[in-house]
Amino acid sequence: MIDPIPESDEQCATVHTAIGQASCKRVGQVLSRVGDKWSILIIMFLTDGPQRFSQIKRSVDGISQRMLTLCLRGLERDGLVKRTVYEVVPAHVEYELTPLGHSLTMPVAGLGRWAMENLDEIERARDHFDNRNTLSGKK
Amino acid sequence: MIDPIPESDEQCATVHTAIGQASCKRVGQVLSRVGDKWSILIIMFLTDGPQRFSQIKRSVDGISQRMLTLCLRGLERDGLVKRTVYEVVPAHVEYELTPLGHSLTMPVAGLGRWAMENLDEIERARDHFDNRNTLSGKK
DNA sequence: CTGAATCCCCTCTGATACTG
DNA sequence: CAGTATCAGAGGGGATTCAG
Repeated sequence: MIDPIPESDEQCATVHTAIGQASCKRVGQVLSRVGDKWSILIIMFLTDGPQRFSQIKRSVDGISQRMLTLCLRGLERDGLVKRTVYEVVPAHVEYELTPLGHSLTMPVAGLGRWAMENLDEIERARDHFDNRNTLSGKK
Repeated sequence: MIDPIPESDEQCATVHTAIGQASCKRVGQVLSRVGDKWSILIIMFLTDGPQRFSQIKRSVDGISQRMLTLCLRGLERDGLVKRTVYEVVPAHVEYELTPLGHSLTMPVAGLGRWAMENLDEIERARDHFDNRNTLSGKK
């Protein structure tokens, strides 16, 4: 998962705001990781400390073991999570955030705060938008 | 696009870190919006001020008019973008960020900064991970 | 307990063509 | 110029099954 996105950065040159400059396609890669259905949830749970596979599975309600495996692999690949295998009879694997992974929780928390603060307004906007459309006769 | 995610918030109770509390499923909705392939790019370009449909299309390299329409609709629905139609012969439509939309650029910029600062480390981690796997004989 | 492998559905996304 | 409609391909993601 999380494919290459091997595109040019030409459009960076067309943007002239500070944050625009800082964005472009590269940031898209990070946002894909952060924006996917489970990664953030997993990272959040791992801030509590190392967790076993099944613990995470139980914590993140609704995730399938397939997706959990895939997400953890992706996170591990990006160096955000460290995987430790204990060679014992009933397999035992622990996952924990790397320093890089921990550093990500800061900006993400900022986004989380924004989300919490503005969720109501967003939902009101959605209701308003949806009502307007259904009333205007769209099937 | 951007579906309901009508799930319970039970798991919130199982988390005990501050940022963990603030997250959970709700934040997932925002992250889905932020994390999708084009929304952020569009928002970034709109920080420069109101833009016409075709301007955005030209700026965001590679986006299809279909996706642009869909994304703008989604952003409008969430109250992040305002759509203004000028009733003239060659249709003229402008899009601009709402105050809510502008406020989102702050936390997003934080994430963008993190991405820029850590992209090298992430790519190194990926190379390392990929090499390790190909060498260990995986087909 | 972990997690790889398969099957399958369904959404996202792009290409193309068509209206106002 | 702005937007919709349709079709087809790619990929995300769940359920289930098998293996170490």
